[in-house]
Amino acid sequence: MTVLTGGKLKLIQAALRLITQSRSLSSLGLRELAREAGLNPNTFYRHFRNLDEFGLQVLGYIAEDMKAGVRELRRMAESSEQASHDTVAFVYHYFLTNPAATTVAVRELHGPSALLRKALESQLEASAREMAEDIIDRQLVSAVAPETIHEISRMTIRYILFRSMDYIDKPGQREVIQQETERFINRQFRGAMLDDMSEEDMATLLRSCS
Amino acid sequence: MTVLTGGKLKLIQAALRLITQSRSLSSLGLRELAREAGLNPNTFYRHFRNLDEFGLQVLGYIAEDMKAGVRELRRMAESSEQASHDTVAFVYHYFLTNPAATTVAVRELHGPSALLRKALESQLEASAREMAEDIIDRQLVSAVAPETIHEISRMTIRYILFRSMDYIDKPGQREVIQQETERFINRQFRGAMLDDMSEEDMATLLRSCS
DNA sequence: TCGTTGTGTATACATGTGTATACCGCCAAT
DNA sequence: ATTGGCGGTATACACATGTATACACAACGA
Repeated sequence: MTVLTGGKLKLIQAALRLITQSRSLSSLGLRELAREAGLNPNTFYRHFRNLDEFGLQVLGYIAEDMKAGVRELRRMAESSEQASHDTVAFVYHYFLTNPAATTVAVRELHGPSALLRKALESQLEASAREMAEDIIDRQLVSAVAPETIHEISRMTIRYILFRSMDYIDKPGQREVIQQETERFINRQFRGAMLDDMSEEDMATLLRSCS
Repeated sequence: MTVLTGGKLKLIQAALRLITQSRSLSSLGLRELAREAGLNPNTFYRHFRNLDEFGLQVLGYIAEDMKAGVRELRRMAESSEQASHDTVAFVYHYFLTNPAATTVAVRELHGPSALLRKALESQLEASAREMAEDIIDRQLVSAVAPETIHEISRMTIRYILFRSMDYIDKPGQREVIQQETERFINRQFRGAMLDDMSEEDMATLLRSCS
């Protein structure tokens, strides 16, 4: 009956398929996986010790994809305003073409498994650091302290990740989500430029502007 | 064997207990619930048609709690700066004392059940609207357009909700999380005040500030 | 007083689950 | 040419799950 090989890959892809059809990684069953992959239940044990290990490997598989995406992303952005626009567009486009990976990331980031949560968090942390360093290196917002840039990067990464769920399954709102995201980022950085202003300073500033 | 009554409540509370011990609402089993509640599995059917209906009722139960919290919250805040500080402190404190409700909200907001997602989203939307109208009524940030205030409120509600998970189970970071949240809000609103400024305006503004 | 209704229980069944043991063919290295 | 491991399968077992049917008892209105 042996037709093709690569059972391990088949199982992982089966998981991604099931997850997009609204399931959660940690709730997948061994037999369910095998069924979806068209394999015998016990084949699972040839590749993974148990379901926890499987979850981690799926996460690893996804992390590879994401890292590739982030690396591509680094080859963009010129002016500050344009940078945020193009970057946001690119990121959402990426999420759109990797719905399974996106879904599992969002689900498990706050999911029941502490192991997966931790793994995902450090993955996000790494992405945020990369983003922040990129911004600093290119001096896109030189008026903001590096530590602050890191902080905002962390917030932004999370914000985009969550919004990407809506972006994926609400096609009618994609335009709006993208614009909101851009506003989010711009406000965050511009607000940060005024971090050490007092209330009164703000008031006088506003008066002078209008 | 009949000792006490209130089986329905017992089941719901059992669910909340299980969820805090790192499970997800949609992954709870009927027998598991009954076991935790100290009841016979079939008692479940006396109160709920199936697990989906159960999930919705749990959500309703939680929503009551949350609404009460929000209403209390409306009785606070004077000056803009103080308002954000006290409000943030209050909200996190609330989440801390209702960890089960918080956890289920975060988990299911991006969880596998479309039904629960929708229910939670409209719940959050309502809270965000309330927050925005409060800000507008009290003229806390009169320099920002109402529509923008609504937008920022939505973002903030979500931001706080997600951070509350870390707030709950990382006691050492509570101080930091609270401060970051305040910065988030302030930057968002202050950034919004500069929404219609061009890049060049920003540059000249910064020069005049320093 | 009887019947009804609401709440909880006991038993039972089909199905699904994780896992153990054993078997089989393929490929590569000795 | 034989051997051994690797990837895949088949069968089996103990247990958990959702659900159906039937029973028990208490409260209550007629």
